[in-house]
Amino acid sequence: MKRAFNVVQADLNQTLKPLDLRMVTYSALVLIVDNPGLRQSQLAEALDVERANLVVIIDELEGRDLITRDRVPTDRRAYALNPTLAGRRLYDRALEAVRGHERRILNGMDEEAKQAVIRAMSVIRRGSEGG
Amino acid sequence: MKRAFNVVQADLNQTLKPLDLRMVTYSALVLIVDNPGLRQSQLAEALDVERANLVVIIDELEGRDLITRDRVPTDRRAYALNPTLAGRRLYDRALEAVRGHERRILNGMDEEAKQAVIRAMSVIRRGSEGG
DNA sequence: TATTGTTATACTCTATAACTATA
DNA sequence: TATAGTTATAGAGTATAACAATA
Repeated sequence: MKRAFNVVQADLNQTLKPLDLRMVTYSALVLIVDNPGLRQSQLAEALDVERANLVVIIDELEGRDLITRDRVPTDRRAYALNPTLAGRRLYDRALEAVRGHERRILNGMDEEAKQAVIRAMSVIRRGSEGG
Repeated sequence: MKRAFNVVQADLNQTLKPLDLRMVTYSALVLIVDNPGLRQSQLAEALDVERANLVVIIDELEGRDLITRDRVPTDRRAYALNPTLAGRRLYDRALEAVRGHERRILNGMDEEAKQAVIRAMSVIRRGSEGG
C-alpha cells in the first residue's frame, strides 16, 4: 500500500508541477474553492494538517494571489479564506490535469475494482484505532 | 488514499511498538528472514529506500542482534544479511501481531472488497509514470 | 571505470510549545 | 479561560554528493 501510494503521489505531483502545485496546495485550493469562506482551522482539520503547518501553505497560495485572507467581522480572531479569480482559474486547470492523472492510475483496473478501492479507502477510518 | 494510508501506518506502528519495530524495520526484517543472504543494495531496492538511508536501518537491526552482516567471499565489497535466532523469533512474533493489525484494518470490508484492494494496489506500478 | 557500503548534509514534512489578539 | 492564527524549533524521513574499498 505504501508503494502504491508513493507511485500515486509521484504521478500526481508530476501532473501538478506545471501548475506549480503540490498535493497539499492542490487539496487546499480545491477545498477553498468548493467551500469559500472556510476558516484556517477548519481547513487544517479537513486536510489533517496541523494549524501551524497550514500557515505556510496558505502563505504560499495567498502570495500567489490565488486566495485571500479576509477578516471575519463576527470573530476578529479568524480569517475567512476565499479564492480569487486567478485561484478559480487555476482550480479549473488543476482539476482537468488531475482527471488525466486518475485515468493513468486507474488504467488497468476494471470498473468494479475502482469502485471497490474507493469504497475500501473510505471504510478505513480513525475508528480502527480503538480496536 | 493518503488519509487511508496514514491510518493504516499509524495502526501498524502502534502494533509493532511493543516489539520495538517500525514499518521499515519490520519490512527489512521480513525480507531478510525470507531471503537470507540478501545484500544491502538488493534490500534497499526491494524496500524502495536509498542505500544511504538503509545503512542506519541495518545498523539498528544489527545492533539489536537481530541480523548479522557477513562478508561475501566472492565479492568483498558486499555484505550478506542473515537473521539471527533472535531475529527469527522476533519475526514470528511480529508476523502474528501484524495479522491482528490486518484483521482490524480490513474489518468492515467484505471479502470481495478486500481482494479488489489487494489486486488494485498491485496494479498500480511505476509503469504508470511512462503514460 | 563502475559498484558496495558509508558518511555527511540538506531539504521536506510533521509535531509541539509558546506567543498575540481576540473571544 | 479558551480559541484562531502565528512563530520558532525539533524530529523524522528522504535525497544527493563524495569517499574508501573492491570489482
